[in-house]
Order: sequence, then C-alpha cells, then structure tokens
Amino acid sequence: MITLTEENYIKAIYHLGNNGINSVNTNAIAEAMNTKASSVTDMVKKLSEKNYADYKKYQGVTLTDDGRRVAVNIIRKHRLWEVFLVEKLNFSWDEVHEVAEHLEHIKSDKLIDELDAFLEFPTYDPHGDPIPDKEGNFKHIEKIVLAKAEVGSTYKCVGVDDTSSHFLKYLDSNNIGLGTIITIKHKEPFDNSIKIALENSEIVVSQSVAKNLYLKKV
Amino acid sequence: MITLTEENYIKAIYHLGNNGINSVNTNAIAEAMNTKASSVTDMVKKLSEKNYADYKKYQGVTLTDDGRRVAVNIIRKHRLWEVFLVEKLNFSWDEVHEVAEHLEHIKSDKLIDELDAFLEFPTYDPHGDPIPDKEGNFKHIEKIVLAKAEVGSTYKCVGVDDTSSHFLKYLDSNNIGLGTIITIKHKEPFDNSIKIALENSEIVVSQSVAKNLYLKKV
DNA sequence: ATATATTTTTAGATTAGTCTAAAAATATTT
DNA sequence: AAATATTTTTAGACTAATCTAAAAATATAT
Ligand SMILES: [Mn+2]
Ligand SMILES: [Mn+2]
Ligand SMILES: [Mn+2]
Ligand SMILES: [Mn+2]
Repeated sequence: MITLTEENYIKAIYHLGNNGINSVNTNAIAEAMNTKASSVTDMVKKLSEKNYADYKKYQGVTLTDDGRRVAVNIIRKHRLWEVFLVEKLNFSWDEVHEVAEHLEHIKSDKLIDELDAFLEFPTYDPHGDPIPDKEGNFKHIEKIVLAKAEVGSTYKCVGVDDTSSHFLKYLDSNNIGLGTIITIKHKEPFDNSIKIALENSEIVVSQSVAKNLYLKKV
Repeated sequence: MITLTEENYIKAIYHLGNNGINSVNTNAIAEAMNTKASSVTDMVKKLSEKNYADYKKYQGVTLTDDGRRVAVNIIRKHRLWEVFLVEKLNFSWDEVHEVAEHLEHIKSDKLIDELDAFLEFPTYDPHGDPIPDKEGNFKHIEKIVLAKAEVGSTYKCVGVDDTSSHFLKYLDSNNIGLGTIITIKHKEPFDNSIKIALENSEIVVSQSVAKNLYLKKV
C-alpha cells in the first residue's frame, strides 16, 4: 500500500531527476514539495525501505524501477485528467493543474483505462506534455525551447515548461496557445528578449518567456 | 479546512440519522465506519468543536446546519460521479460505489458544477437515489419498498436500498434494473418471500430482496 | 590544510487518526 | 431498588507526516 504523500514525493523525485534518471538532493525535494529537509530525509528513508528509491546518507536519492513505474503511472493519471478537464469540462489550461494534482491519486485501473478510451487515447496533455500509455511508454516529440530558435525560421508552439497560471494567462492574453505558428524576427542580445511574429501581430517576449515555451520547426 | 476523514464521518452521521434529522449513537457510527467506538468519541468531539455537530456526552450526536450542508454536498458529488462512471465510462451499477467514495472528496466547485452540466443535470444516481442540486435541494420521489407492495398491482423499479455489489449482481442476473416493470403475484406469509412477474418470467424473491428494492406504482 | 559555509541528518515535539483496556455512565432485568 | 448488562468515554499508546533546533558530514574558500 502506497500513501498519497509517498506518491507525491516519488513524482517530485522523478521530475527533479530528469525523468527518474539522475540522483536528487534533499534540499531540492524540500523546495519542490514545500517541506523541510528533515521531512524529506525521513520520507526518503521510508521510500528506500519500501523499495521505491535507492538512498545512501548524504548521497541523494534515485528511483528504483518500481519507483519509476509508480511515478509514470501518476503522471499518466495526472495528464489524462487534465485532458478530461479541458476537453469535456470547459477548464482552461491554466486551471487544470491544481485539480489534477488531487485526481491523480484516485486508485482504480478501470477508471483510468476507461477515461483513456473515453478521451480517445490522447498522447499529449493541455500543456503539450506527453501522456504515457498503459505500459508506461512516452511518445517522444522533437522540440526546442524558444530561446534557442533561429531568427528567420517558422515554428509551431508545442508545449510549455512552466505550467503556472500566471505564465499560461500571459500566453492567452498574447494569443499564444498550442498549435500557434510563430516566426522568429529578432533576438536582442542585450536582454535576450525575442521579437516574434504571430498571425496578425508582432510581439517582443522576455527571456523568461523564451525559456518556457517549446517549439517545433514547421 | 475539513479533512477527508471528517467528511466521511459527517456523511455517515447524516445517513444514519435519517438525513441528518435524528441523533446517532457512537456504536452505530463505529459500526458503519469500521472503527472503534473510542475513535468515534474523539472524532465527534472534534466535529462538535468545529461546529459541524452537536454533541453531549452519552447523548449521541446530531448534525448542525453546517454539518448537513457538508453532508449534502458530499452526497451530491458522490452521486454525480456515480452517474459519470456509469454513463460515460462503462461502469456497471455495482462497480461505482467504491470509486465514488474517493472521488467525492475532490474539492473544486468548478469541477462539480461543470460535471453536473456535462451530465445534463441528472436528478437520480445509478441506484435511484436523488442527486441534490447546487443549493442542496433533493427531488423527492414517491416510492415504496417491495415488501409492502400489494398483490395484483404493477410497479416500476425505481431504486435500491442496499448498494452492495452482491445485491446488485443478483438483480442483474434476474434481469431487474431501474425502470423494470414488475407485477406482484403472491406473498408467502411463511417466509415473507414474494413471487413477482417480469416481462418474460416469474421469479420468487426472498424477504431480504423485498426489503431492499424500491418501487413506484404505474 | 584549515577554517568557513552549506547541506544533510538526528533528536525531540506535535497533530490527526487510530487502537486496546479500563473506568464511568446509562439501560435493562430481576 | 439492586444487580447486571450494555454503551460510551477516558487513559495511554501507536503510526504517518510534519516541524524546529542542534549535530554531523560534505563542500568551498582562503
Ligand atoms: Mn498530487
Ligand atoms: Mn500538464
Ligand atoms: Mn468517502
Ligand atoms: Mn449511489
């Protein structure tokens, strides 16, 4: 039996460790989970005992195969619920994260398989993140971050890194969403801002935006 | 802030006390929630402190207006999710209860309002129980229990009391569901069993069945 | 290589929810 | 009205998850 809290820690370790590959620091986990390092140490010991993680004192923590399986399954549930909320319940992409954070912990294989089918087996969530299938396989997409795009080229927006409501609303207000086509007009070396052309407008976006928007060449 | 456990206790008190009207015993709650009386005493004190319940030592517990509001809202969520599972995700009526037991605790007004709309504002759940609207109003249905039906009369099945998988599967296997039309053929005084006629068959049902199936005269 | 700073772990408390066993109150019999 | 049985509450302990403050280990700077 795995608790909701354990699931959240495992998911955080997965994300912080670049999809469960790298070792993750105590402090990084504490930061991500809004707890204290001492709490993390305790939990990480427990995860290690339950064989979801490998942990050696002072050496950081990595997920085991079991841990990764748990993480991927929660991510699958999280993203499927996000699709459901946007596609069926009129949520906007900046409203779904918080609710999905809770829905992802509902335990029922039938529920999630049927939801998947009901949504017609989506492969990406509303933020452009891939949804692993039942076996845990991700569909990988070729994408680059706006900050590294070439001047003169045209791209399609395919994802966001930051999924905070602030950032997503900013994109909304500038008519940028998944699927939007943009052309890189100019990169300003002084502050790393970028001028981009949309269908009917040209805007300048800051470096923080440029680092959080993913593109695919068209 | 209200915890999941508090919500479950409030719901149990509501149901046991005939929709929040009557006072409920410690032991009854313990039985219903699969805990011990001592745990119930502790929780009931807490609910009382938080103004969800009125409690005097040794005198049982009743819900306050606030407590009733909480209960009705959880029941609303529980039943809407049950409808969703049956109507959209191919669950059968004997599979929904357990999952709904968890989904009912997800806290998001938008989620539940949009779900309600998505399901086209259903008024009954898959077991024939009424779904309160946003304001907490129930649509009351006239119904009697099979045990009290009159020989010779014809009725429509409109609900079940026991929602256990065993009972519901039994009904399935005898082709009885909500909406099924039945005629009372004979009541056996010896064991209180009842012979009923369905569309294409006649069956005898035991007293336990007769006490758990609700009918409406047609 | 020593001193200083940072990170991580331990020790000891706290809160929510649970339990068992014993005590107290209430209800039922005789 | 006592005696007995039942119900309910208290007392004390346990687990999961958290915290603060102090100690220990590791990393960085001089
Ligand atoms: Mn979560
Ligand atoms: Mn997402
Ligand atoms: Mn519940
Ligand atoms: Mn129901």
